[in-house]
Amino acid sequence: MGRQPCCDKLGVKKGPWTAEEDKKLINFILTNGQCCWRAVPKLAGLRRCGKSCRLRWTNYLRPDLKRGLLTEDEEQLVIDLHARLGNRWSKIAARLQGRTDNEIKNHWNTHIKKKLLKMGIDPVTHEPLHDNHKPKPGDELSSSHANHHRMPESGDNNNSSSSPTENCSSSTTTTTTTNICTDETLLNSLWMDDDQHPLVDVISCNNNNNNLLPPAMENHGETVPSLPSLEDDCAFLFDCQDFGVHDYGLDYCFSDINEFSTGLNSLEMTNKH
DNA sequence: AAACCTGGCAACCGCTTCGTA
DNA sequence: GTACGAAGCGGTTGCCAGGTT
Repeated sequence: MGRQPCCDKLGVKKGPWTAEEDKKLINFILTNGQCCWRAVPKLAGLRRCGKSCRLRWTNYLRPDLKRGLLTEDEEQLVIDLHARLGNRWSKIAARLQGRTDNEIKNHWNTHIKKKLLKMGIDPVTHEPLHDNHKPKPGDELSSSHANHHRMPESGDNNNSSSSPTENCSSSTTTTTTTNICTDETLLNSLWMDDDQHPLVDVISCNNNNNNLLPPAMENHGETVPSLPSLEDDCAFLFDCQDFGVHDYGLDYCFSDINEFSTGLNSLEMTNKH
């Protein structure tokens, strides 16, 4: 049965999102919540495919996203989870607060994979590499761009001359940090209304590693072992309370505002201890 | 200074899964 | 049980910034 295109290809814009488009999408989601993604572009006045809107929101605009490199702990957790789950990035992401599947997937391919190879561990099987996995010209670590993009799965390259800790992430930290600042500035402006009032205090939420959206808006409420405490999970509630959820259009997050208040009260009680 | 190379990330594509009529 | 549409997911690509020659 022929597959329907996800959207009308004609007149649908592709490529990088503009600040204007981001703003429209944010405003729409804040006002209406995440409903039928297919209808979002039309209703939000965007010439984008619904899929594209969903990706942009979940991977970039969501206020509960952490930014910047994964911490050592997060990286270790990703490795552990990958050993158990394989390339099921969404499942892995569900267990890391504020991280997206795309982000984890990219980080895996660009950092962790190489790190494991340098440590002599096959990133696919998580088993030690054999001797016949010696570096060859054109293999990943001698890498060309093309090789990087083809992502060889054979697990070549057991370069024991490098220490395990000597990895590529160090060289990128500075630029990434710079990008974060730029992104946060950009996002800060995006999360302002037309009168430059904050729609949501995104930056403080991120800096505190807190979440703004309730768990229900995140990863389908999967149970999350070995995760941040309830307090961490729900810290966004205090921010919402501080700024007033209604004021910022976040009341859509909660099916029952009384439930929200109750949750807040109980959290406050917990917090006082 | 310019050309080329490399690495990283945002975004797209297409397949799979889920929900519903 | 089946067909279909919508959303989710993972793989892949393209662009761009920074580094190197």
